[in-house]
Amino acid sequence: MAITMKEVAEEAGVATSTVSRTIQNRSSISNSTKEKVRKAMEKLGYVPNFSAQSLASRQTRTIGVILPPFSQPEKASDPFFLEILRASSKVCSEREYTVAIASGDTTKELLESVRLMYLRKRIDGFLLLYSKLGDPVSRYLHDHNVPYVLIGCPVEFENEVSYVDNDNVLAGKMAAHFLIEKGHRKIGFVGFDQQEKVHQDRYTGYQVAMKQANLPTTSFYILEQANEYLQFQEYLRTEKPSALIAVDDLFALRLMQVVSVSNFKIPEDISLLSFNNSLLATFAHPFLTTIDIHAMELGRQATLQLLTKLSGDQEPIIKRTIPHELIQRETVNEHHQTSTR
Amino acid sequence: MAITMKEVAEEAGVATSTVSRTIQNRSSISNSTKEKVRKAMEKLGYVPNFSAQSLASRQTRTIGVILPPFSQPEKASDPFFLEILRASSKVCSEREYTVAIASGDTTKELLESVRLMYLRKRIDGFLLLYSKLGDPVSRYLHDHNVPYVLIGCPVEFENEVSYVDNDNVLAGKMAAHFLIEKGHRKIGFVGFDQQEKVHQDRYTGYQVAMKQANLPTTSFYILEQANEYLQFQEYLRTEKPSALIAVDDLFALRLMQVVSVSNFKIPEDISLLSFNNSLLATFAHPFLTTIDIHAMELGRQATLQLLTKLSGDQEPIIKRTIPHELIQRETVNEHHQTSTR
DNA sequence: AGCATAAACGCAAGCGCTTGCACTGTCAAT
DNA sequence: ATTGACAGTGCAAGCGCTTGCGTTTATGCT
Repeated sequence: MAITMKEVAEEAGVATSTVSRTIQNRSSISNSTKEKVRKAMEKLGYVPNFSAQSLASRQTRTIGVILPPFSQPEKASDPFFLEILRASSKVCSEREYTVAIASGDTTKELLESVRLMYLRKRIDGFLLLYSKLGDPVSRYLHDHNVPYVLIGCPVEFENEVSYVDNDNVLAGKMAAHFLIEKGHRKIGFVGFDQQEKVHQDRYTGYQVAMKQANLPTTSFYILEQANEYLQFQEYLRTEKPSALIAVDDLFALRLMQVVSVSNFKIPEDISLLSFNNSLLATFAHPFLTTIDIHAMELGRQATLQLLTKLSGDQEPIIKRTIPHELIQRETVNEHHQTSTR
Repeated sequence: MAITMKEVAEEAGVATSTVSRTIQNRSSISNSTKEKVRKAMEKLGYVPNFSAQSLASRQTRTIGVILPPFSQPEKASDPFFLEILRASSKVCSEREYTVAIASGDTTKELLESVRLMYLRKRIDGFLLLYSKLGDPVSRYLHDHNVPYVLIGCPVEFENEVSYVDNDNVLAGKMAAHFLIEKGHRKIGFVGFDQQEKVHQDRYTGYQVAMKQANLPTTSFYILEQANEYLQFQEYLRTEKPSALIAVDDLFALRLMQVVSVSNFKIPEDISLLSFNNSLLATFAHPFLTTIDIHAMELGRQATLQLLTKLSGDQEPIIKRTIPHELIQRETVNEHHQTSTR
């Protein structure tokens, strides 16, 4: 069997309580004793037993990361989630925490899984990676006062949730601004899900910027089915936008293909700007110019926030905004006006 | 405080041991008593405390999923991992297990994280999602007899590891076969990492099939840097292959773009076949014809295998092969020969 | 020298569950 | 009726750690 605290205590000639307090580095143990105990631990190769610790201390040092229900598979393919997961996991292991994952095919399954994890005391708190109106999971967390922080923008209980997010409106604005500065006038915004807050926000920002620049055409397209593709191609042909803003990188990849098929070249004919700077951005050809939302940082901050929340000493609600940053690569060109102005 | 077993026992008028055995559904408890106990649990809303269970039973009912170290970021963007994670998580929650994630930026960090999880008895066993020659993590697992199963093809301790994988050689063969049947003669294979076992295997299969069909040109290209792109475009122009096999979907997306830029149309000029059928496949335009490797099933089977291994009663080593399946979508056309035959 | 005070540590009672073993009652076989 | 065999429960000793409180020893003050 593995080494226990008792054996360490004997080896060091102290009581188990002293060993325990040494591990927790309490000030009530003198440095000399701590040293003695640490030597003994070292010598015996002692590693504290996690279950025993949680049982006695009533905390699990484990957080649950809640992935969006699989019913929206497009989301599931987004590298975004893995990045968050990794960032969170990193912060956790630095602080001797563990991350467990909560996922489910349906909202119902997910809720059940979250509920059980919490009730069985497997988990101290959650990181919620999505936010949807009327979502029973966030409702549960909220109603039962489960500690959690949201990554993304809350659509319910806005004033009672801790969250970290980007300023997507600002990002959308920045995107449009950038293209306008580059000389573009006909700029289209392309997304695929009007329900999504992120899409809405980025679109709003885009609108604002266009309006400020007093730019005539504002366009908004959604692609999902075949006929929407055709409409979009039609738009490309008739309106001849010189630049496109795609709502995220993954979607931009698709868009690039559609544009190519319509015999336009990126960036020569059409510039393309997207969001996220996911790992896919340099996987595209040409490389995507994109607005980095610092997913890692989102994950990091959210996790930190959750951990301090769990440690007790903290103000109830914190809202944090992670800055974004434009990464210039290959898909945006200067546009030299022909007709306008 | 939460309800404990003791209270349930009182409510049901039995001893706590009886409650415990009821939960475990042991045959030594009569059905009538079980019923009584279950009613009491129901009434009080009892949920067993996980830490206490693990402490007493010496098992955590938690498995760790080991993600590849982040030093290979291309891998990290592959939706493959999330799919596995979800599949595993699903199996786990059905069996009241939990999945924790182990990841790290470097191999060293990863190893440390895995080691601690195991030593602190936070975890019963692992699912390893990558396999690399000389990898210290798999060496650790192996040397310390940690229960684990690998998803993918082992490159070390081949005969001492349980794993589940596809038959990638066969899949490669199938890919080539399919294209040959469709009338293609000039078929190129395109991958991006010769070190990867998966790439090698699929390539081998492709070679075999081509050789069998007595087909002249066998081509193999790698793209990573700009000049390799150019070489590839050169290849397209001079050799004019009628079909391409891409080593996976993500890579196929990139390829599609390169092909478009070279003014070839998919599938009219060049057919494209890839592997994985990841969620990206229908995110491409046109939709990818691809060989489904049933990632979910890989995750499922691997997890099941791990769980039975953990439950004790089982033969030491199991190797399982998950079948693949060709999914026809839009990127492969019939090829009508012009010169040959 | 005498006493309050604080610093450093040990005692022991849990935390909520599992499980080997002992115990009771029932019933068929002798 | 006596015994043996079992099915069905309860007892109580842990599992390995934390922590409130009590005890000891060193320190400061008058």
